[in-house]
Amino acid sequence: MSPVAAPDLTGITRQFRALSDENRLRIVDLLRGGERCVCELTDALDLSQPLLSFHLKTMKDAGLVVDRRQGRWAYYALNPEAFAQLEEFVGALPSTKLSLNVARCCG
Amino acid sequence: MSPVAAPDLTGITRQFRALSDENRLRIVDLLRGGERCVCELTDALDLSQPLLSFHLKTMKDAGLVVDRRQGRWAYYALNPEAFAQLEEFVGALPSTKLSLNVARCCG
DNA sequence: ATTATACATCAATAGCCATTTATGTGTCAA
DNA sequence: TTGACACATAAATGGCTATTGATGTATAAT
Repeated sequence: MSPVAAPDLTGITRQFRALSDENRLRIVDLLRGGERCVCELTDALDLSQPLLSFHLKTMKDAGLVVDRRQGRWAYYALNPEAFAQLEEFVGALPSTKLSLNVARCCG
Repeated sequence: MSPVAAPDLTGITRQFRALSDENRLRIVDLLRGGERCVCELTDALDLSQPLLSFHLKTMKDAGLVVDRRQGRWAYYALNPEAFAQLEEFVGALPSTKLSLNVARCCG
């Protein structure tokens, strides 16, 4: 039985890294309701504009969000596929009741 | 409607950070089958012993794993509660079909 | 054309993190 | 008690990362 996420550990690593910052988790929470304009995020998060732009780029590079330009505004939204992949990774745990949970080495 | 994970963004940030390393993701994969001795992990992962110990400590400090000492061996296992919390965070996404997914600012 | 707006990018810096090498601590065997 | 074993910790280092301030770019309004 092969590990669940073996095929793309590198990509998942980058996605977890993109989530390893409290400001970016707050961005995720704001985007749960759907697509948001950067100006909305600027108002909601007390971040400087360049810093917010940096965090959004970080999340975009990791594939966590997608962006859309319209006029002079930019809209960001969560990428459901990425989150589904992460959900699969963190969700694939054994039942704690199974006997194979007890190590049998070094006995 | 408040954000899903607002109550503990700091803890979740630390857990995601602990997962933002490929070596540690491989450790998670190895622990999916249940508790493992450090010596087993040493054999399976091509890491030096101090480096593996560092990664295990990082995950333990984040609450992702628990450890148990027996004689001169140490056993590590995933902490299901932590992973359940992370699963809730990455899983709480809106359906992409809902109309509220379209930003209505800056229109 | 000029100016303001919305956002991205650049340059610089300070702090953190992964890795290595060396050393320490506790446990078991002889 | 001496030595080997399993694991943790300390110290040092190089690379990455978050943040700031300044500048660039495209769009829209006047």
